[in-house]
Amino acid sequence: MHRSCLAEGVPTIAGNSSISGLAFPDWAYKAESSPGSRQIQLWHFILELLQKEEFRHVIAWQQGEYGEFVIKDPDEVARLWGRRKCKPQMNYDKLSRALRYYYNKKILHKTKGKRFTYKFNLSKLIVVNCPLWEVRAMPAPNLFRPTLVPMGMQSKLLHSMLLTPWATVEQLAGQWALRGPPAASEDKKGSSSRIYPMETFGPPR
DNA sequence: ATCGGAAGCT
DNA sequence: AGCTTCCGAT
Repeated sequence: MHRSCLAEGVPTIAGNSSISGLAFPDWAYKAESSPGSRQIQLWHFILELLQKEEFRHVIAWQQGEYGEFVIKDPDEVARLWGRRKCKPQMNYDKLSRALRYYYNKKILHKTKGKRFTYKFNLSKLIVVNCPLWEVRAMPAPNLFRPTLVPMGMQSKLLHSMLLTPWATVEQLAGQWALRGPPAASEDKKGSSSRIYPMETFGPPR
């Protein structure tokens, strides 16, 4: 019931897409404890900005290192974040504290020595936050092959999200091939999350 | 600028 | 849980 705070100039970009710029798909917003009141996560927002050319003067991918980005205008990024979260008093000091909490979560880390430069942790990000193309209500007596996964928009969104500098299909696949897919918790909540979408990115072989 | 503890908020 | 706010230390 409490959708927009600064309803004036802010055309509710959150939620589902429909805008050319595309917001994030459902899986990007962790359901968390309260289903229904899903809020935008900071790293989603960062990704959102990074993917739009109109913000390239504010925040942009760093060429060379995959997943590395530079905040060119910290004040502006903070302002935008504050607007999205309805926190007018947001500033880079506070925003960066939130980013620092990502260090332990392995979502981000700092690129030491480079000012305002951070780097996403690909493996954690991809595996933990997207690939729950959960097989809801699926008896699955036999192992289903990860090859199919009949999704349309989701893979497309994910792909466009990952299209930017970093992470090619080969790199992801390579990482997972070497280390193996990160341990799937067998009997956690009874949900099986050992489907990994790597096949969905590359051309079907 | 960057870090991380501590307390507070939802 | 995921920040937001504040702040002393490096």
